[in-house]
Amino acid sequence: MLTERQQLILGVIIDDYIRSAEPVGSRSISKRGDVAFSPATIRNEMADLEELGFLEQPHTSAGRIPSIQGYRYYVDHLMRREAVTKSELQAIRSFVASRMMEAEQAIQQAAMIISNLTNYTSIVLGPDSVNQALKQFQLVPLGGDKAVAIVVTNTGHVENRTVTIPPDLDMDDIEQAVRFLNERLSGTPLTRLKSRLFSAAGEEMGRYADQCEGLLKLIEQAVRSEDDSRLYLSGTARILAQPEFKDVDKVKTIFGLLEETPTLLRLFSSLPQGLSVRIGTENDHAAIASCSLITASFTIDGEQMGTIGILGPTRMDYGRVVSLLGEFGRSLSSLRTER
Amino acid sequence: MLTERQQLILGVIIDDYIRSAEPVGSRSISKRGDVAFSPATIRNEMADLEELGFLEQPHTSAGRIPSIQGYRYYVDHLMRREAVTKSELQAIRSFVASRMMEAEQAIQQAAMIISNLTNYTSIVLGPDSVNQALKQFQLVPLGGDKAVAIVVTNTGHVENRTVTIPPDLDMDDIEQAVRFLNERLSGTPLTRLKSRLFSAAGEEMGRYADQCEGLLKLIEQAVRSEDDSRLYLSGTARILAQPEFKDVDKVKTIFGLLEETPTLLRLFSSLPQGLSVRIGTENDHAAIASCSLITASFTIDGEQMGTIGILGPTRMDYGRVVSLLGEFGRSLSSLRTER
DNA sequence: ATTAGCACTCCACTCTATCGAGTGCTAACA
DNA sequence: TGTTAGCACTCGATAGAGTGGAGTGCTAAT
Repeated sequence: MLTERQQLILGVIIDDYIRSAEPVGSRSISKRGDVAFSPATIRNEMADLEELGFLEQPHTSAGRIPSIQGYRYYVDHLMRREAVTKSELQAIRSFVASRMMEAEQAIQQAAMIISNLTNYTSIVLGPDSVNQALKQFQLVPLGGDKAVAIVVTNTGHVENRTVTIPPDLDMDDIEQAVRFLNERLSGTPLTRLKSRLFSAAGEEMGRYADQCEGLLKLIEQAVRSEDDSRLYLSGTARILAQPEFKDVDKVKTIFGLLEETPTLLRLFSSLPQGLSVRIGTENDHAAIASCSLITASFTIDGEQMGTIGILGPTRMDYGRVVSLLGEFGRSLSSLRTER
Repeated sequence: MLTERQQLILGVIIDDYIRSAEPVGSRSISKRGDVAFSPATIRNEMADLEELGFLEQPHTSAGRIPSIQGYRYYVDHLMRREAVTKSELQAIRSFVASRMMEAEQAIQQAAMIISNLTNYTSIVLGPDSVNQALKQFQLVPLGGDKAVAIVVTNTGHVENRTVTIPPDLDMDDIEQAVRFLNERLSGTPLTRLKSRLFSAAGEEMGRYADQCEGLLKLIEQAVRSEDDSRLYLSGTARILAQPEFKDVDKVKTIFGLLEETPTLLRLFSSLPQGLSVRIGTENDHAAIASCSLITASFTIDGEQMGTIGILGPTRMDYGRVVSLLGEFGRSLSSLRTER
């Protein structure tokens, strides 16, 4: 357990480091108004905090920087959620009020605004397909043997894919089959779609067997692409403004990760609901071992609407980002309930 | 006009510089088998080429590097289109053969593969909306006052947007109006949609006036978002592998540009049809003054299907990229005509 | 328990010297 | 006359030495 004074000093060091990105020395702390101890006393405490694993020393005669464990303690116990400033609040409010937006768009926009306000990169994950159900399936012929298969889910998510219609399928039959499928399968969770499709098709095998066989493949194709398109990045260039990423090699690995959609999805899927702060190596991925990922998943009326992730250096302004995410959560849900 | 020997030397210098990213000296050229002149002779020629504006000297005692004008001459006259290697050809062929894909997807995939093969960033621009016509418009109710407006174009492009249905509209009426609009407006170019919509609605003003008023707005909304979603990037991280972008500041401006969708669209819109090579400052944008942009727009059966742009340093492997783009053009059109 | 004092450490920076690749020029050569 | 060898010169890149300063750890005094 840390003493009161240790907590104070640890907090001050981390606050300072977050601001300056420079190792913090005992003298500069002592000079501040809020810590009324001499540098020597602070040095002693710092040595203790280092031994306990909360601080690190880049080299013998440098100041201290927080360790992962230090940040963790800070986030869990010390962090003050910075008050959202008026101008920030205004940016948020005006965005919410600006126009009708549906969940997914709103969350993308929100991520962009937070990225703007904080100078960190944001990653948006759309609603989880597990929780989505088929609302409607449509097939729009394009002429020739091509058609667009469109899948609409109950959350308003739309997936589409151009497909080739097997030449042995008659257009009228297909239309009928589409109608049949919509009647039977509307409301089916996407994950169960495939199995349900088979059983429903089985029932009327006599008439629709052929078409359903083909259609099934089309639907499958349309739904399959779903995973990739749930991800949106914004403000990726901002990460370059951080002094810790002056080195191109570091940046390269991070950008490499940001392009690997499947890896990102995996990373996000391991996150808990609600607010989560993953610091440095707490993220199970080497490329962002020097980054922190703050995520917040938003649910409106019980339905999961998406997750916003903010990616920055471990030295990121946790209090600020957490406050902003909280404010957005409030704004978004008020947006919904007031209608 | 350049002499034969000057052309030879210029070509060799550029080839060498593209490979090594280091200023090329007279001695190293002389050592190569294909230039049988002494360093002194080559130095004389190099001095001439510099005076003519084809070469530059970073500083007095360094070798020469190509100028923009030098690259331009190289691309226009000297460049050998590198033969596409077997493994590359295989990558292309297997991609084309792998499965049915529609134009837009195919072009995205192609861009990704070229980005992989060349280590440059690729930018894909989907088909121009000017050339697209409305195929079908649909409105899928989601429950509550929400619905998804879906616009399908004749090229198979799908745009969708969640919209709020004004409470004074009856669902049945809307359905009827949608049907009416589809009958009347199918085939209308997107650019004319708005005016045509008005005139068509006017005809039956008596019955549909109210709904059309509302629907008009919905369609407009759905189509308006169109521009942004035509752009796809891939391999953005690869640009970091180039030695000329070791400096984070340079990278920052480029990445900033890549995030500015409108600017990119403007950049692309000023390009001619077919193959285009823009070298350095030939691009009208300061952020990529040290980059070259090679673009190729693909038309299949007379319809514009999209544009692939490859962004790399001015010292990029023009021959290779041009060959690959050419090969893709062939593969893509064979894909279409053989059906 | 806290603090002042002091020797010590080590990075960051500057300055200097050196090395070498490459040039331009001149004179010799075919 | 075009080509080449030779040579002095330039200038960036690199390494090493020196210096300043921020910060520490320890000890002794308060």
